[in-house]
Amino acid sequence: MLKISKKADYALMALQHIALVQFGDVTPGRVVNTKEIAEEYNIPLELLAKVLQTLAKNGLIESHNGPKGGYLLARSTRQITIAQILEGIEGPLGITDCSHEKEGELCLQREHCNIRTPLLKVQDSIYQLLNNMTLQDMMGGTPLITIQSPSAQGVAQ
Amino acid sequence: MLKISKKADYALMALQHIALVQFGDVTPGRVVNTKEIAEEYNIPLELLAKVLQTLAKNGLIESHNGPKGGYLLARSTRQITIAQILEGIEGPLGITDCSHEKEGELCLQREHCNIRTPLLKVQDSIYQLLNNMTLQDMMGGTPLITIQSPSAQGVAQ
DNA sequence: CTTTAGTCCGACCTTATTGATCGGAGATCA
DNA sequence: TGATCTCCGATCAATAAGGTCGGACTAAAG
Ligand code: FES
Ligand code: FES
Repeated sequence: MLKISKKADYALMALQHIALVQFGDVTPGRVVNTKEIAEEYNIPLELLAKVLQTLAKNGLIESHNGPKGGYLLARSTRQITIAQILEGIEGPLGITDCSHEKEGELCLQREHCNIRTPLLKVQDSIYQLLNNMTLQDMMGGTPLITIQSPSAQGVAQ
Repeated sequence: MLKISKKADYALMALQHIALVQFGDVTPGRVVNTKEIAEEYNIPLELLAKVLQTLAKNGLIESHNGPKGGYLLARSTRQITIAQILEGIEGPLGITDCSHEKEGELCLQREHCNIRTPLLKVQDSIYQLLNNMTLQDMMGGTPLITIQSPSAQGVAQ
């Protein structure tokens, strides 16, 4: 449950790889093309291409056309959060089916729904978690995260 | 993204309803049948039945057969966590596709995967969040949850 | 200026998952 | 004994995800 899609997975891998090349010691500033990433991580080329296009459209990376073209990060690794990446690929975070109800369509359960409010709080917590973690963190900076829940009881920690 | 299924939604609603009846002031201890819940919340009867069956199989509720039958909570509302409910319906929490890799099948990306470790930490955080929240909490006790992330920056620590 | 390798982009198909349904077996109470 | 209710497996339909294809465009090299 609560699985993120493979596309999102690929996006995370690709971004980290680009960051690694771009800010690494070996060839800093080099553009990275789709093929390179696809082969390195065994990702279907065409699919990865589409993922990268989406990321570019969302302003997370810059695309450079033509031969010797490829992608570059649009911002520093500290300014790209996991939430931004995931939302760019999979759309806005919505833990329940009716988190983002559009005008007109109303959840059948809404009238007597007793779980909407608490679930939205859970959703918000998860969002904070993802939005407080940057690409930089994921690359080995300080990937340590803890949670405190005042509503916890019965579960001794 | 990160959506939980409707079945899980229904499960949460149903459990809260049962708890409300069972521990409420009006008719404490009364068993609740599927039809009652389905009508109250506009849930397809057959589907809800299956959800409740699954919950019963997982030991979260007790089923009473025959006429005047129905369901009762197996434990107190403080001893049932959201994680238990969700996992009972949707299977174990797995944020990535390869979180629970079985023997033999190996993720193609595993070899050079650079995101596995940090993602598992995220997953663990979410699990804690869900496992620290009980049915009691969701029913209006103290639905307040906060998160602290030491890896956060730009956000006051 | 022309060629050419490469990216860009949208449409398309296929498969997996979820949501929902059906029909009968077994249990309980009047 | 008969009516009512839960239990359980199998099954179908809708939706979303994973993956593919072909053409348009762009920039570097000759
Ligand atoms: S499930 Fe839609 S409002 Fe609660
Ligand atoms: S995606 Fe499978 S190990 Fe990282």
